[in-house]
Parts: sequence; structure tokens; C-alpha cells
Amino acid sequence: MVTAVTTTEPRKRNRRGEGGKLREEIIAAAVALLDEGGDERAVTLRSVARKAGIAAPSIYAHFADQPSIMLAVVQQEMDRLAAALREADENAGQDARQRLFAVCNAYLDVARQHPQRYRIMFGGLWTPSVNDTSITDDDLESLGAEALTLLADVLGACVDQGIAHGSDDLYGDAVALWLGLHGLAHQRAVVRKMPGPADVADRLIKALAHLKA
Amino acid sequence: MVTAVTTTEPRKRNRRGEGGKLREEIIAAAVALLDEGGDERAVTLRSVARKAGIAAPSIYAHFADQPSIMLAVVQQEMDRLAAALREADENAGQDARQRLFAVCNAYLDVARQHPQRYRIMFGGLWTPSVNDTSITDDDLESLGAEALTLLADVLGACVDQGIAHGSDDLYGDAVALWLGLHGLAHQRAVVRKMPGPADVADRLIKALAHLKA
DNA sequence: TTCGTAGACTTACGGCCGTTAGCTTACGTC
DNA sequence: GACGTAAGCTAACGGCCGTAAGTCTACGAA
Repeated sequence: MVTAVTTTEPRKRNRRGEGGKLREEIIAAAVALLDEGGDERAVTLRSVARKAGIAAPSIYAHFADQPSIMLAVVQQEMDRLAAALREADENAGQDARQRLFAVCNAYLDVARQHPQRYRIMFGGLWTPSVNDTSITDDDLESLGAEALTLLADVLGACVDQGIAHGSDDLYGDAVALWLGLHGLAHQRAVVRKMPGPADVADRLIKALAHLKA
Repeated sequence: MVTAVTTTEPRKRNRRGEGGKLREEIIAAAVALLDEGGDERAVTLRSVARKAGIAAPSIYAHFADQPSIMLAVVQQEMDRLAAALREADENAGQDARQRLFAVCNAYLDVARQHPQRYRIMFGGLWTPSVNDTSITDDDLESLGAEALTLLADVLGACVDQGIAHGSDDLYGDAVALWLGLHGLAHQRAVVRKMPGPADVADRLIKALAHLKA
């Protein structure tokens, strides 16, 4: 984690061999702009430079162009999300039901804590332009693959412990469950006021995991 | 529906008293830009004017500013979506199961046929800026209210006909079902390749509507 | 102490944007 | 046919953007 991000004050040049640190500072600056509530249009090459306390062209030493910055942000946040899900699962013990809700709620929490980051990750505008340069559809697919296999794993545990109705395609059920979570998380990230009862999340999880009772 | 949208050729001035027609042409031009695959950044005041074959300042006779154009597009497409759902429901007969799948699939079809329009409607960038001018959170909420009550209605029919497990909160279930549909529709609109089996939609609907068997 | 070079900076160009101010044209009334 | 006015245009401003070209500077090895 980089600390000096919010400072607009003069910046100490990095020491020899540590020039790569600026790369992280740039990413952190972009994330900070998002967290301030601005949408992706607020994350311009120049605004990122201002936030990081550097001159705009200095970014080119670390990123080929502006979309590349967004891509780096997305990849970092995707890793963070996967780590959060893993951690929630590991801390949930052996009970399948607790594991299920722990992982799902962790997903929703990550989205709720940083709505703009979540919006960028899924459904961002960066997808098409980035496609021109480096990332492929398969890359995008593999980004969420880890989370999906974890979900499928937890769903399998639910079936094994007899608290959920079985299925012939656990991975497909995991995708369906994720889509439900995504719908809720995304909508929360976009609007300030959500329709429906407060326990929508639990309803979604129970229904999509085919929990008994 | 306005016809002459794609033409870049000289444009016939509207007759006296028909100046308002230009307003529809402007909206149609904005929609056309979206349908060409460009994201909302492609819908600029000037690009819309070019597409409509008029000079940029001529827009100000019909829209206060650029976000207002997007707002008009969203409202129009929301109405279209609601109409499509109603029509699907009316053509589905009396069988609750058929009504359910007809309405849900109509929703997914609308999103799939015009992905960019769908992205703008839900989760667009226009929300914050528009909020400064005219529209309120309640307006946004009421936009989808019609669709939600329709969904709740169909869910109630499923329970009445004994093909779904009952619930104490049909509206809450309708919201959950919509969130699932939205998750799928939005993800389809954003990525080109979806993970999971082909029948994810059916799985989502069955699970979230609590269909028996 | 010298000096090569990593790690930045300054300046500048061209482009598209939103928006304002003022002008032109032709419709339709009389 | 004259003419008021609706409908739309041209010109221009300032602003922010991405990016290229060249310059400075201080760290650390010799």
C-alpha cells in the first residue's frame, strides 16, 4: 500500500533502482480518484498525474497509454476481490452454510465498500479499448475464474452436508449464483436507493444455492 | 420512429410548428451512436449533431445540455422495455409458467438486442450529473417500478397455480428475480464471452421464482 | 571528484469538447 | 408580394485532453 497519495505537495524523487515505485503510486492515485466518487471519466491521464504529484508525461515511463492504467487498476482490484473471498472462506470454519454466506457476503461487502472500483471491474468502459492493445477475452474470463471455482466448491460442500438440493452442474450453479450477486452488487453501486426489502441478499443466496427449508 | 438518421446528407428544415420533430431526431441519433457499438463517451453533443445532420448549437433549442440528451434516451428506452414486458405477458396466455418465462426472456432479449442501450439505462454514467439538474432518486426508482410490479404479479400467479413455493413477500421476491436477470443481462452486455452453461437464464429464473421440481 | 544515467520535468502541438453570440433563410400569414 | 418569425447555421471562445520532444538533476559507481 502506498501512503503519500492525497498530498499535493512536492514529491521526493525515487532513488536509483526504485523508479518502479511510481507505478504503484500511479495506480493508487487512479484508485483514489475513483474512491472520491468520480466515475471513470475522472480518471484521466492528467488528473492521475496531478493526484500523484507528478507531471503528466512521467506516466509514460510506466504505462503505454491511459487505458493501460485502468487495466492495471482492474487487475489489482480483481486480485483483492479474490483474496477477500478466499480469506472469508478460510475464516468461516467447516460449516457449509456459514462458508456460503461468508463468501457471498464478502463479495457484496467488497462491492459496497468501493462502488466505483466495482463498476470499473465489471462493466467498465475500458474493455473495448484495452482489447485493441493487450488483453484478450480469455484473460477477462480467467480473471473471475478463481472466484467461480471457489463458489462451486462451497456449493458442493452444501450439497455434501445435505443442506442444499443437489445439481448435475455445480459450476453452472456457481455462475448463476455469481450473476445474482453481481446484479445486486452492481445495482447497489449505481443507485443510491435500492428497491425491495433489506434481506434481498439473503433471499438471493438461499434461492440460488438451492438451500433446503 | 424517425427514419432519416443515418444520412449525412443535407437536411430538410422542418416546417413551421414542426420544429419539435428535431427533438426526436436528436434522440434517435444518440441511440444510433450507441447501437453502433460505441460506449457513452461516443455520445457527445457534437457527435449527436453530426449524426443528426445538424449543427451542434441547434441542439440547445431542444435540450438544456448534454446529459439531458442521455436522460431522454434512458427514459425512452425504459418505456420501450416496460412495453416489451407487458406485451410478452399479454401474449403468453394464462399459464403462469409460460407467463413467467415469457416476461423474463423478454427482458433478457431487450438487453441482448441493444446492449449499449441497456448499459446506459442501468449503471450509466449519466446518473450523477443528471442528479444535479432535474431527476431525483425517486424518479429513478419509479422508472423500474412498473416492471417490478409486473414481475410480482406473475410470481403471484405462479404461487396461485401451485407451480411455485409461496412467499410472504412477493415484491421482495420480484426484486430478487429482477436482480438476477439484471446480473445476467448486464454481464452479457459488457463481455463478449460468458462463462457457464447455455441455460443459465433458465436456472436463474427457476431458482429465483422458487419453481417446484 | 567526476560523470553516466535513471528519474523525473517543461514546453508545446493539435484535437475535440461544451457553450455563447449573432446571423441567415424560408415558411406561412396577411 | 411583403414581412414577421420559427428553424437552424456560422464563427468563435476557453478548457481539458493525450502525447511528442527535448531538458534538467541528483544518485551512486568509478
